[in-house]
Amino acid sequence: MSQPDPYTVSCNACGLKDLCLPYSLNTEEMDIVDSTIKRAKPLQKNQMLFESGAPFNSLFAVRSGAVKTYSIDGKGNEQVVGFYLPGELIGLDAIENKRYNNSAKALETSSLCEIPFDKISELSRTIGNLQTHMYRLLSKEIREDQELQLLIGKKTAEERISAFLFNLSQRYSARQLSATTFRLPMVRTDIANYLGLAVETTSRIFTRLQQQAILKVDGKEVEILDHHKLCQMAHCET
Amino acid sequence: MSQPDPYTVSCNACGLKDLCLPYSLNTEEMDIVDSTIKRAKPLQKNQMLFESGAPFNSLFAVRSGAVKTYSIDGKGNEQVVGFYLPGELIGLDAIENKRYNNSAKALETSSLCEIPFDKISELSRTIGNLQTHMYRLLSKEIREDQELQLLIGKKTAEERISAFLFNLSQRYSARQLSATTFRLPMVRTDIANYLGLAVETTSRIFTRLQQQAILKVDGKEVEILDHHKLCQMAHCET
DNA sequence: CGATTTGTTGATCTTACTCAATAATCGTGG
DNA sequence: CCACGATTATTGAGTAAGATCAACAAATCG
Repeated sequence: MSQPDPYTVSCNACGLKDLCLPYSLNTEEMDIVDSTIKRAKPLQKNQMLFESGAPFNSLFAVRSGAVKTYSIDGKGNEQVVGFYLPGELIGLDAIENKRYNNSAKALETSSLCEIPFDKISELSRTIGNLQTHMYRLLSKEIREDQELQLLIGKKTAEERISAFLFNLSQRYSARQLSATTFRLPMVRTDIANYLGLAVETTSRIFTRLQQQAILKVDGKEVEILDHHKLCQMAHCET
Repeated sequence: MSQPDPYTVSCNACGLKDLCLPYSLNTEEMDIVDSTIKRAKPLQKNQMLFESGAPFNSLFAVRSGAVKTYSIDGKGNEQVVGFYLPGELIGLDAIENKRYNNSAKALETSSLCEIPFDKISELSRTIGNLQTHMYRLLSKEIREDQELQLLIGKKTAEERISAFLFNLSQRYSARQLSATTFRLPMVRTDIANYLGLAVETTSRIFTRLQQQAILKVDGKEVEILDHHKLCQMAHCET
């Protein structure tokens, strides 16, 4: 027993394990943090979690379901900024502003934990590991956002879709869910929007990836038939 | 005297003021932090600050000059990730990994402050304001990265260049430099790369913006003739 | 001063967008 | 459960924005 798997460490309250990264909080520390987290807040499909511009008080951890964040541009167009799956943390971009910069909406029935930022901030003064933990979470988000920048700025439509699916697969698998078979929680429009593509392009590429026997797609159900080829398509380094 | 201007607060050591955001550290706290910051490290043009994959120990604040960060993709292409001007902080994406994810290179003769992350992290346990400060800096980076994602994913070449120049203008002006006349520290190729465009497109748009009397460009010297129009071009909300 | 890098402009080509039509799926109420 | 309308997905045809290729000009550097 060297390092415990951070995702299988049990926890008393909702979503705490969701905040874990390797080498993180110990059980005692988790208990303390646990007590500050407000329990699961269930959201129906299409219900708002918060609206852009609203005062920021809490981060939210997804326990189940899925959430998208988006903003509305000058011309009234929706711009999808991110998708959040179980175990992921929403609202890290709002700490500086003290306002949410985007709106957040449930893509399906979802349950969430509300984590009052003041309290986490306060606690992280005494629990050094928690502070380290928060720094890492924020840093990770920055790294991932930068990776997405490159994806959107430099890659073809095919590479973007492939990388997107590959990324989803990894995120599900990190939470002990199937890496090969899953249900897309978002509609095609959202995927296209997120990746800077037209819906039609997205649809065509789904079709093409199926023809190449890389995927099997049935509506929102996706099965990755050839992980290796998908990865090649995405030109990911792994 | 309500709130002191965070950028004009004097400080003993290099670059500390560069880390400031509104409502930040007081003088005493700054002195403490100051003492942990390693003094200016001068870099010649094209000198590396760090290489991608190197162990992360320090953040760097730009005191003067300019730095770009970039990675090299599978095909050996450079991918520009960010530009850092005086007062900006490099390396926030490396905290989680404990390795730099990108390489950083001076675009011109630059001086930097090295800020050992361990020490800042340690100090931020006792100086609550410093912790808050760090959270904000990280959060701000996330917000800005997300804005860039939208810029690159959803906007035309013209909008991207306009927004880029507008953004540079704002960053210079925030540091008491001219918002209308400045020298681009990076070559066209870097701008194009950063914005997900071809150099030729970038060049053509610089020309177009000049024809429309929005800019005056002479090599790297830029003069913004019509801030308002530039902003319209960028379709920025302000 | 010549060599190399960087910047500009033109012509052509390609990827992905737009528009349009149709099909499938979802959601709601009977 | 089915029928209905509304939303979402797919496919095709034509177009446009921006990439690529190529040539040359200007700036930078040793």
